[in-house]
Amino acid sequence: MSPDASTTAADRAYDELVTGQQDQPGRARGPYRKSSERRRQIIASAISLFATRGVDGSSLRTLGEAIGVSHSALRHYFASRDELLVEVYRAHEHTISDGGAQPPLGPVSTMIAGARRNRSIPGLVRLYATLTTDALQEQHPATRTYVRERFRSLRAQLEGQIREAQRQGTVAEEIDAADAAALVIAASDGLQIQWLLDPEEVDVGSALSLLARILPEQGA
Amino acid sequence: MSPDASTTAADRAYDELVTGQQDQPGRARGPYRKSSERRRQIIASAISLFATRGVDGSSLRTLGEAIGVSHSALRHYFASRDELLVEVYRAHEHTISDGGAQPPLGPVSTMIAGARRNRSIPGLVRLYATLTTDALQEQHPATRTYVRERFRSLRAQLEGQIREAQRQGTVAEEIDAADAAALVIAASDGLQIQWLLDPEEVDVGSALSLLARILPEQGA
DNA sequence: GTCTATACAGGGATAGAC
DNA sequence: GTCTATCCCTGTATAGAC
Repeated sequence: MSPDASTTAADRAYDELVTGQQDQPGRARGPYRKSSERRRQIIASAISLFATRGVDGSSLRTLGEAIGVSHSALRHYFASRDELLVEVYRAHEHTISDGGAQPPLGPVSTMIAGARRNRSIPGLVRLYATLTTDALQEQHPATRTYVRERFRSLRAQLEGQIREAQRQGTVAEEIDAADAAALVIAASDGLQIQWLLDPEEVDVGSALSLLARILPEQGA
Repeated sequence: MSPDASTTAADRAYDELVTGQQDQPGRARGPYRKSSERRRQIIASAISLFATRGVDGSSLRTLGEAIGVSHSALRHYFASRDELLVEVYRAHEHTISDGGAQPPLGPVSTMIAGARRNRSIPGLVRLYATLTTDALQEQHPATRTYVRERFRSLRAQLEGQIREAQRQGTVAEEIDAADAAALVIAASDGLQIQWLLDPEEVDVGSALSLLARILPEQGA
């Protein structure tokens, strides 16, 4: 799982995808979006139900029953179960990024900090991993769009940080910033999967810190 | 996806898991395993069906129909659909490792070579990614065991190569070989997922080669 | 716009024929 | 040991009530 970057590009792309309309100024207020209130209620109920029964054990019918509606009603607000899961993940993500200002760390430190936070919420890490591979299947075009845009915006963000470090002479110039950005994200995601499968054998932070040999940071 | 290592440890662990008995000498021959012949037939049919309809579009009922049996019959040989998918993946894997002797490359070159081969078989890469996240869910204990053992044996293999390189002075001694092994695998897996989602934007080989700055190889 | 009813195909589980 | 029949619970799709 990746850190709590403000994935604005992915947010916008996804909102447009879901609502079918761009968030243009001019109709920015008003009831242009269908019952985002009800959506929030459902998401909140889903989160609390996932917390007790787990994501796997929570079907749309179970969730609908808990709320008092049929499972079809849920699909009126979320085109698919995956879409609901994406929203649950985004809700958690925003909770994190709302929790205080982020110190301007380097790329590697940022990912290590994110991974450390994730150690206390393995369920969310699993959820993120599930969404990522769901995005690979052709059956989930919406999930695919969201995840791809999320990766793109994360990569762009890290790439910018790396280029800045290169300007300051901290990182070698020969390194391709785009490659390095993709590498750091991939390492973080992949290590957390190995950690979920084998917590005793894999130390995400320790392994990630090896990347500081490629991307040195002043703090390190 | 990881390279075509001879994952003997994972193989053994999985065989024991599936058959419920260890492959001890003394009853190594004989018909101790139920109809491995029929299993092979089913796997072969599954592969050819996946090749045409795709994995997603191939249900157990469809596959059973193609063979001429009910879907329940398939579950007599495979405890779950995932188990069948694991076998399909293993079949492909063995095909690769049978295809000629592997030159003794370093860890990074090995992963790059594997990733390059995978570019021509994105379906298999997707399958591998799916199995990996399925392994994270509690519902798939058999998949979990197989994937975990596979990671363990891959890590052990790379760790050995890295330690050897440290003995030869190619790799810095301060580097933890276990961390480095997990890192290389994670980077390879994670990059291939990003590549599947965004082939134009992500270059797996190029990004992976950055790791040679941590783990230098004579050939590089 | 909000929601129910209903049908369908999927994986999984069980009972039982042979 | 091999396999069919059948049932359950999913997510998904559609029709239609209000």
